[in-house]
Amino acid sequence: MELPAELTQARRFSKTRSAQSGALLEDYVELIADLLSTGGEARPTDVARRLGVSHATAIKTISRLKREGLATGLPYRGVFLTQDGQKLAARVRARHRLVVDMLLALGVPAEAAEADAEGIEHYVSEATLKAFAQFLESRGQS
Amino acid sequence: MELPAELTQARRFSKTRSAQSGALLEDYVELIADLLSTGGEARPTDVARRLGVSHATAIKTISRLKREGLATGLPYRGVFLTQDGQKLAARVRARHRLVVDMLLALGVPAEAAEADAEGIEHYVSEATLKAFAQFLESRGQS
DNA sequence: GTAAAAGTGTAGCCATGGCTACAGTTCACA
DNA sequence: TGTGAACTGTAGCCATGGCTACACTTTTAC
Repeated sequence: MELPAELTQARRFSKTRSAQSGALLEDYVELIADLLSTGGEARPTDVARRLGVSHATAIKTISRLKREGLATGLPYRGVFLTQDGQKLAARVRARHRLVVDMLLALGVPAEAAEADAEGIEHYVSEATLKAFAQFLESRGQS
Repeated sequence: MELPAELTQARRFSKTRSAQSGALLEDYVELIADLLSTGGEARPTDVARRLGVSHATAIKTISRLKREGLATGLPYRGVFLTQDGQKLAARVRARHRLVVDMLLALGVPAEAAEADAEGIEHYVSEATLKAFAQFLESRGQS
């Protein structure tokens, strides 16, 4: 019974590790969608300011988004999301909302709920999301 | 109202980012504590196998643990935890339990609860932990 | 219409956390 | 008791995600 437990634990950790790289892209896509919907445009510098990184870092990550088919845009002309990018943004936003609402429903103070959700959201599986949704619904807080 | 919101969001992201480096050390400390308490010793190879990384990676991270005063041990003689390491391990273990119990109480399947907790636990603030504990207590599942 | 400010992009550096390859040490058992 | 297997440790590579410095474009404001 030793080896199997060892393997499932290793697999869990590996999965958590790979979730980490996706987390960054998700944050960027979520933020770009937000900027586009509120201000109509998303400039690298805005992204950088909102994420608290240098503009160079933001630009580098945005090119990665473009490489991976999530964003588009011409030089000096702002960033936009592709279809895939928009779909991802919608999913990420819904998940974020759900996590925040869940924490609030449990009595977590608003500020902590927002902050914690930022980290938590990237590691929540479909099964857990569903459980969250059911819990909120049973409370009439959906 | 634009700049302040921008800053608090940036601060949130920065905080989440710095939590990330701590997460790895926490995983190592938690696992080493587990190995020590069940098998009496913690060897780098065991740690590597359980985490699903190469032994070289495990050894490198364990030296970092030693540098940061969380672990000790002589070459070829296994790894042990310092007082600080043990305190951290206890805290991490309690937090892990709480997160898993919380997910289970919400109806998340056991396997998903364990897997998600692995990622979530590192981003849960004290305020949220308290809310979790209160919720479990109110359900009599603590 | 041009000069200064603001924004964009590139280059090159650093630390972290993976890896493989190789060398050295310990231990079990024949 | 000596040797091969298993374990430990070191070196050096890679990718990611930060950063600063510098060059270039666009916008703004006179």
